[in-house]
Amino acid sequence: MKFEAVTIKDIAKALGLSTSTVSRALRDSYEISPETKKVVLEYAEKINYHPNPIALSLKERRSRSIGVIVSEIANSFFSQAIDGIESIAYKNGYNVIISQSRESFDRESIHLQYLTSRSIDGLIISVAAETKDFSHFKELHERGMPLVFFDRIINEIDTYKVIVDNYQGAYDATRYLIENGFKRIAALANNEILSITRDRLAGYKAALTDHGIKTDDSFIKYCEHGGLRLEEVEQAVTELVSAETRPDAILALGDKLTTGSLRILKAKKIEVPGDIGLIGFSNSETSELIEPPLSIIKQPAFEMGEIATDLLIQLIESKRPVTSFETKKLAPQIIIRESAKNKNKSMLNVEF
Amino acid sequence: MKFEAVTIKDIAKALGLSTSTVSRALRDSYEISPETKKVVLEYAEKINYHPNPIALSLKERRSRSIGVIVSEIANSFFSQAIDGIESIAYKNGYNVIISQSRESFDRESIHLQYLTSRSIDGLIISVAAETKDFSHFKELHERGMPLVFFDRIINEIDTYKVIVDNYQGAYDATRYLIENGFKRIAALANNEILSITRDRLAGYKAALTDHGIKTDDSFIKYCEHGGLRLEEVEQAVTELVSAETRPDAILALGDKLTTGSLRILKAKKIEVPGDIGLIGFSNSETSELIEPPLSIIKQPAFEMGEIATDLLIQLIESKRPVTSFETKKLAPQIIIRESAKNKNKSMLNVEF
DNA sequence: TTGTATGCGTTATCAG
DNA sequence: CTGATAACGCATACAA
Repeated sequence: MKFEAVTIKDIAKALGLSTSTVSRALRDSYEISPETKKVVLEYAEKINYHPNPIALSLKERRSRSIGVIVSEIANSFFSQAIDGIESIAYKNGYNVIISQSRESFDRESIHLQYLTSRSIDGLIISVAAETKDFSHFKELHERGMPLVFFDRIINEIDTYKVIVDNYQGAYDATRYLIENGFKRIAALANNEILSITRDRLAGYKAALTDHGIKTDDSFIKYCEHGGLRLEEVEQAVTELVSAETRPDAILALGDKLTTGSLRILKAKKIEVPGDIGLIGFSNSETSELIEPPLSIIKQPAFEMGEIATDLLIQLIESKRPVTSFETKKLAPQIIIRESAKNKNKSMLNVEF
Repeated sequence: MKFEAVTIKDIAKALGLSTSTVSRALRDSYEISPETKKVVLEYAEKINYHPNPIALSLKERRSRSIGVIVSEIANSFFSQAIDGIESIAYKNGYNVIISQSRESFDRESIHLQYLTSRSIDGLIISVAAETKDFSHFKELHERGMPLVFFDRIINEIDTYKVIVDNYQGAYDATRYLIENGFKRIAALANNEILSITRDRLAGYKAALTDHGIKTDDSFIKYCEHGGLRLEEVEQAVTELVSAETRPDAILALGDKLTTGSLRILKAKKIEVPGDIGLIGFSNSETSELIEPPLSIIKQPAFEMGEIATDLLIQLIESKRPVTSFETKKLAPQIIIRESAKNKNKSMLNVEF
């Protein structure tokens, strides 16, 4: 048996009414007699009628769906963000359609094209690491598609953006390392084009400079694919630890980079923080449980998702004037944990 | 400016053709002259024409979307599964619409109702912890909606199911504890109704029995909401450790239960595995990095997602006879790690 | 108060 | 080879 659904026509036929009467009765229109309404409503209930959302979409030229493109769902930061997105979407009667770019420009473009060929009302996106050409986003934006960027944003496009204060997060993390006696601090970053890379590196450099430490470009390593491939991280970490002047600490500027370098260091039997200090961005559920106490920069991913969705829906339903786009900048949470050497395992949450 | 898309009509008007001609030219129909085709195709390309998927859905009575309902996206097991789902869906030209039940029966029902009122072609689902009444699934199934269960399945419904060998996983984990000298092994489980709970507890009990240990029902604690709320886990763990005959090890039969009890034990300053042994299901990205080495039962979530989607799409496109539904049972990966006490931190992956 | 006709974008059927 | 028209399910302007 095929999945056959009951339509307004079936009700009309069964009740000897016209489709328009049924339609109006169902929508509780004032111009329908109470009796007719009652009959229709009861029958509809009985045969379990539900309007066809696709027909509605076609008619109303809206799908009540929002698209989401992230690099990878199975990344705690993104899955937490999607959690927030789905929450708000659900409250507002929207569906969420998920796509993964896997950091690839091509996949991103394809998804973008498909989603926006009218099956979604708006789009929430975190740009892929490989993406260096933003023209497809620009064009989409110019064609009037409601768009909200989060995490990895494109500054040149004038719409809402939701990020954490990446500069400050990296600054504070670097300062923390310096204050704990580390001096030769290396940075592991994503693709240079990404907004998050630029902001985080700026914070890192500023902290070094403010503490009288010269920045050394050989201490900055980039991972083109955002650490999606462990080999990338392995190569970067290997280069760092086998350099003539080896860094005494690493600042990992991305989730995958943090867990990646932790894995690599472990494999190389390099102790953290005994042999090398490590602090990094991470939203993994269990990263706080990792010993030796790993200090981490955690993003309020869920809230970012919520805010982005809220803004997007306002944009879609044009509740807001489209003149004053802001960039919502949230505070990252820096979770500093005493090193194992101190035997003090208490956790100290420093929020600013 | 509103997001106005170009339709087949626009092309027809611009080129002085009929919509049907344009439609056929675009679909490369044999009955259209090469010249007309060329003109249409070029113009379509030029003005960036893309067919409206919603109109197509209405016409073809299919949306090329599959629905997914899980308890929580921000749970590594599910996000990894969704990763797999999205991969296969993408390859087959399907969209993925995500919903979260948050372990609630009501939310699950609402999502189910909405999704299946014809905006999806099929559904992949992991049942909510609170769900004890399966009639809505049964009805849906009877109405012919292609359905694939994964992880938390409903045995009474005859369709494809994708799970790991939960019995064996729990059996092996329990045996591992026994072989390491633990004798009073408690189990922390989800809702008793869930298939995974029943299978895992059966494996746990069988292992105890096979090793001459009597099962003790006071050693089995249930968390109605699947550990979604930490208080639940806290209460269960507290009851266990403050009992007269305290267990010397805990087997956590769910992701949230594993990380939850780890957190609680840490907060209570109960050392693992010094004071109490712990092994549990976990798919968290970083759970392998947790010290003291946490032994875990890991599910091949990504593959489960892939397989479920593959089966669902076959079902949707009726490539398979609907007579021989199987339950795909994959092997969980038991990751045994030597305890910190042994100072041997090498990892030993035991697959069966 | 109810019914008829039209359109949303597309494809299929039937004429020409 | 091409065009006109109906249909998918629904809402609505217009008639009655």
